Amino acid sequence: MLEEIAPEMLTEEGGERKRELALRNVRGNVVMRFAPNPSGPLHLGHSRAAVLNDYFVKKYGGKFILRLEDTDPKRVLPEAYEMIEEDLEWLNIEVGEKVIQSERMEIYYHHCERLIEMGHAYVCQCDPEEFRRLKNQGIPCRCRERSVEENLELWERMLDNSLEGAVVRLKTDIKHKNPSVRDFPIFRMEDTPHPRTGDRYIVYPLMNFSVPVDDHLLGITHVLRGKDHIVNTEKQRYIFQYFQWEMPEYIHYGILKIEGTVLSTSKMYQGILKGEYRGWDDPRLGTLRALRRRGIRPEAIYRSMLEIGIKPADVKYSWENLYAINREIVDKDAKRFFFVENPKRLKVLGAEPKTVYLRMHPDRDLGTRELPFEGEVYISDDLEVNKMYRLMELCNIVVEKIEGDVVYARYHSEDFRILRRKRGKIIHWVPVKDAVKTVVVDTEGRERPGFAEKDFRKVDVDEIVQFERYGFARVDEKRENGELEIICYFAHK
RNA sequence: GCUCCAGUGGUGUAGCCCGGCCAAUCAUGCGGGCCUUUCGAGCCCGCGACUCGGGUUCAAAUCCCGACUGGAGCACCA
Repeated sequence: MLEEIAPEMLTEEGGERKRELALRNVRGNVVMRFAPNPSGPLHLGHSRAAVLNDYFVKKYGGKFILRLEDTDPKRVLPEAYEMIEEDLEWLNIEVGEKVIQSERMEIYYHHCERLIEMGHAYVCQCDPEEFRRLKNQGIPCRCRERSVEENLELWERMLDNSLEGAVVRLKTDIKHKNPSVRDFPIFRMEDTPHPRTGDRYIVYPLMNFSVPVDDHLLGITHVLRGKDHIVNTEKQRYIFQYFQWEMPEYIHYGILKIEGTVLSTSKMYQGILKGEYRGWDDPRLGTLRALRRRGIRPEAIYRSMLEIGIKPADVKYSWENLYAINREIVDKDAKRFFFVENPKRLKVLGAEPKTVYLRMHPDRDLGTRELPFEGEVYISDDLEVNKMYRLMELCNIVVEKIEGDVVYARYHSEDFRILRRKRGKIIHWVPVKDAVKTVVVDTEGRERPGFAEKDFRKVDVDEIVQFERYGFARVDEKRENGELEIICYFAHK
């Protein structure tokens, strides 16, 4: 692995040490491909390959090819083609060329014929179980002995659909130490209609055939793939050898896991079908659209993936790392608002009405907001009787009594230093009058209802805000049916 | 079970190929302090790691062997 990449180079730039990911064997421009199976939208796991490909293409100059690998009609979700392109665009990845494998069937057929003609492939009609039994003992099946002419004839019959359950196998090494490499299949018959080509084809290439053929034909120079493909690379090497093609650099990175999150398209899809998740952008999922909805910026994902890099060891990534990067990106533009969850009413006795004006951002000029105080506010903290608190930016109060969901307090003083001396807590608050009904959907998909201050109604959908002392959230929807209700998705603290 | 890959603080990452400059980098996290009327940002201080055991060597995180641990693959999926 390490001979294929130079994952780290220390360069002196402006006196600063700078780490840089690098590829080996770069001669001029690079051509790289991102090759997902269109069975769903992109998730964090995909973003690693996508980002790294994009990074190297931009670093060295070259082309990013999006190749949709849809040669298994059973594993194609029609909407996924478009979702994948949207996701890449959101990540700010420029697709230089798009290739859809189901449109290239004739190319695969042609190359298969050539292999048969060269005597490197044969049609096998053995029962799969029977073949496996022989293969595991390193014994070739009878089909392997067939002549080129016979094989070509049987191949034609496969294409005509007048043969049942036949496959084309590549002649490799029937005693190869890895049994799965021994005469592995390269074409199979499948009568499930394809979402794009319908029933036009019945014979489909397997990835270990279509991948090397396309990698060569598209002029790919470097391939980044998960290490679950190591054996496939070994298999595909035979194809390159038989055609006498130069092999691109194949680089295998470790498996990415992120704590507590399923990164499996099929599992997510099952959960959606079962109604467990509300869709591909359910906040519990690791899809890019779920993260987008929660206010995770694409730059944060990009930087995360670059930080993780391409080392062959597995990675158990922590959300905290991603959140920290996102917080840094989002903080400077996030307007501040007060939001109280599980609201309680607080009646302040003896206080004069007063309007306070607060900044939308503590360090930058993003405008001001006003909170008119008239004696009654919502709060979310559990207060204790006889203790002093400060309504942030307003005044100090002392709690007198608590009756159910209503707290009664008395005005104490103005100066926050008094509060400091008494070691009281500062709490945030929302005037009851004109409070905006707000729901924050947390990362577990739970709805947390509450109220936000009145100026929150001015936010735009898609804005990322910070609810002070609560966390960052993205404004998802403004519902207006009689009363305004704003739905937000929680990002992180 | 077999084949292959990998193991640096809680997490990610640098260093490993070309042994000494590594009593190990940076970030995040955590603890404390300053600042701030946010549990955000900023600043300061601190905590915390070379899986283990052998070997080679004057010298090993770096090379070799073994163990252990983790992962991947062992499909007519990608």
